[in-house]
Amino acid sequence: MDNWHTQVLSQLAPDRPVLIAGPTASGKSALSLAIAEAQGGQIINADALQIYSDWRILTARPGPEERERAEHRLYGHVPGDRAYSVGDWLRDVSKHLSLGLRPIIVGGTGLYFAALTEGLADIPQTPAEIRAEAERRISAEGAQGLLAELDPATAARIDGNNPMRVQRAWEVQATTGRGLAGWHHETAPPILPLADAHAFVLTADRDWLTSKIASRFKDMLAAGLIEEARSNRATWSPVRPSAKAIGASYLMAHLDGTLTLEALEERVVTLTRQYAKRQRSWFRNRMKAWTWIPCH
RNA sequence: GCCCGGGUAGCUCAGGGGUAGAGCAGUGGACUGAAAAUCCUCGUGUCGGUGGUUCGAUUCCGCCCCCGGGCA
Repeated sequence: MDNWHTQVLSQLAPDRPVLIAGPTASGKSALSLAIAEAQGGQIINADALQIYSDWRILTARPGPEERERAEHRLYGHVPGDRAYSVGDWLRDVSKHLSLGLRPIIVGGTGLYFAALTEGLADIPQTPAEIRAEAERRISAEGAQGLLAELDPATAARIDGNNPMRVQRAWEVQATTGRGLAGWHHETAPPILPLADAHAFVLTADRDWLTSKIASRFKDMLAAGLIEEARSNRATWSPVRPSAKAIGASYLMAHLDGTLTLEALEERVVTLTRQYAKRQRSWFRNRMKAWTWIPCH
């Protein structure tokens, strides 16, 4: 066990929920295992891609050895072709919270933690027809047309340059007849208020993390990443929800022979680094009240 | 040795007599149901070196150096 693990452990009340956020490759999983083994509890995933059943190696999901050392929840429990959202995750988490086993919630998806500790508006799901219409209109006229139809409060709240945001806001309005801003205004209290948990953000020196990311990719290759890609090839589609896993599309290009292994590696490491930067940006902005600890 | 093409931002390159600009990389930021997603911001670098022409050269000319390719 790393030395800093022991320091974290010594601060913990054994029955109190633990939240662990941190950039990719910062060693969150190892810490959660150390806590579970020392004090018990169930490890619950808060990563938007580790929930999918395919791409186990690529998403750095805990393997059989880790899963034997502690209870793991919400890892690989969703088929790769099924859409899954924060709302789905929150509902899944709440089931496990009610079980009573001390939760150790770990992951890199800031939005999930925000929903958990700050609440999520209870908005009905968008029907497929409405989503299809939104997509059709965006490809025909761009997002500007949809933006113009939003209520002023919502239009002021969202980023009009961001087609995804505009589409989401429009879809909510179209399906519920009510603006997204209104819904957000009535957000219910959180399932797990921050004050009720130990909340940690792992921080890493940038260069340290970069080399960690690079060496982890090598480990993935050694663990059979190419084989994993090969077995996912038959069901592969870029629009499949799990296809968002960083590197998945490049792995397919490599199998197609249009990308060398070297280029694949460079691409994946770069994309992962960029992802870590976005994570840092979220954490700095949204997790100011959390406890920040260096992970090395 | 000769001929041709290059040497411009970390990388790939565009430009062109009034000291320069894109893509990528990098940085900072936003983000309440696609979030490993999506979106926004930020570009001074001896324009290879050195002489010359010019009011003014990175841009034109000479010489030198380096990298490709070709011919010997």
